[in-house]
Amino acid sequence: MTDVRVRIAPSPTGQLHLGTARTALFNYLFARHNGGTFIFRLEDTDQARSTVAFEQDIIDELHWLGIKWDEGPVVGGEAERGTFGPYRQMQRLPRYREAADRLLAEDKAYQCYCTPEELETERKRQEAAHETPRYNGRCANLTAAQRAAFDAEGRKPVVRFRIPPDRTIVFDDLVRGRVEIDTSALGGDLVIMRSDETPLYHFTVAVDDAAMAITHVIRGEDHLSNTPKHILLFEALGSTIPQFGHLPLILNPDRTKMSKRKSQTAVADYRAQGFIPEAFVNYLALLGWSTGTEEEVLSLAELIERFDLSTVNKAGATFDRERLEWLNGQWIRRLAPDDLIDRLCPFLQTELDAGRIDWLPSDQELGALLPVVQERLPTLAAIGDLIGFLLVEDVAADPALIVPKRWDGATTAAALREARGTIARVGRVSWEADEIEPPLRRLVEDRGWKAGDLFMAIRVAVTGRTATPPLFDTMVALGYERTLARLDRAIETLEAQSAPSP
RNA sequence: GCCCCCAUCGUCUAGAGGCCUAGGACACGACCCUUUCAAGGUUGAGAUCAGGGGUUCGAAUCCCCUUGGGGGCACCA
Repeated sequence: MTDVRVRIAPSPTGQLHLGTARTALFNYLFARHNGGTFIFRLEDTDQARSTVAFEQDIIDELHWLGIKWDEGPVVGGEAERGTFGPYRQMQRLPRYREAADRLLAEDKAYQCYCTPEELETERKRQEAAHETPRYNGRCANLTAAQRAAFDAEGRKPVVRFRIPPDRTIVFDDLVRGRVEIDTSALGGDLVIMRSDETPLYHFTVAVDDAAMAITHVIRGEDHLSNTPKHILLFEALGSTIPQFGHLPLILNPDRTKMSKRKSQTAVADYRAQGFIPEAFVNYLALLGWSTGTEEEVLSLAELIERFDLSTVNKAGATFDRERLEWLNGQWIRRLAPDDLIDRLCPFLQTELDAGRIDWLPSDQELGALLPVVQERLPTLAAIGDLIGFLLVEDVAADPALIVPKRWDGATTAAALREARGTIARVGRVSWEADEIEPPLRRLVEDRGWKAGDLFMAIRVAVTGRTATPPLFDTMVALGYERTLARLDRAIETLEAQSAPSP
């Protein structure tokens, strides 16, 4: 095989989309597995919808995913890499113009003066007549005089590429096998240059893939039907036709192509919600592909090692957030403590900014908590819920939650008072989980209580919630004074409530 | 409407003619562990392999048809 050259060519008309990320990943895995080159090209010819903010988002999120390109444009301080540049289509305009002129000169393309209104009218007529919408070829054979007349009218022509009327285009798709499409299904001659002289997608993609010596075009299945247009263009340009591989689409729960309308599609949103790139990449790789073994938790390096385009599935795959969360938990549990602390910090900051906590823990405090916290985090963003009660001045425990089912308010208050005494006797100096637990268990035994009842009452009194990390570790983290203070407050509340009204 | 692609548990998938009375994972149920919640372990339920025809000694696997789903048909990408 000649040196593999693949690319991801997003257009900055929106945030990095899940589907684009998956396509980027598969291209990247394919390139790395085969020792090839992975190219990043920005398709920014849709000036009306492209923005620098979107461009930055795409770059940031690709970086976040760990997908690094070998060749690519100047972006945010990074110099251009590669010798096939520029890698930004708006900087390649002269090349498209030159290619279009060549096709024009060879009569493989022609100038079309039909106005958008005329085309629209024709399209409507065809629809009404239940005909396949296609360009009718009205300008296909204009004489020089006719063209001059249109020019004199001030009409600005587009350039149309001649699609041969009755040819069958055949190609061997790397994931789908042999595909045949008749040129009559292509909608007639194809506009390749707008009247404002900017090029259109199908044209730029062929010109650039040829110029950048792309060997394998790996993209979403939504481009399958467009592939004959590209093949025809490669031929007309006298370029080598790359191999194609069309990936199955990622689907909404209703099995339509995943869209912003129906699903969360921005990679940035998943990042903000506390997914980590290890899990995200792992999940994306498993949408439409598997190793063929029962291995599922795989690092980027392992994915590269095992990736095989020929075993990619053909059918679309529904995005399943629950499975992503499970994988995220798997990967969070595998993180080294210091690493996890670093990743948690921004999420704690978010909690602080939102006013859900009153201060940030030190790295040391957070580190001490990690053993009981790490396996309880489905996402990094769950940290606030998990330990927030440690980072606020006070918690207001709901008396209804403090009182166990078997007890009433007065009993609970009395039990907590005894427990408070026992805990206080442990003392600040020997304030460790295994110093607190035994005396409390003895108390439970002496009084004939259920350990669960007392512990739950203490838990709610001290944290304000029923689901927390292990109780004794929690009290240690809270500290001696705050634990006692919260117990006192809960006891007061309960007593005030169960006292007979005056 | 026309063209193309696809079809195994709810979901992601294994399966390249006999290893399949279809395996794994997520989610779900039960149990174990256990101070709650998780995590972990065990286990259960869950797919007549869309339907129908072939081919074959034998089909989830090959062929055809039907049905269903998706995608594409722009001076968007």
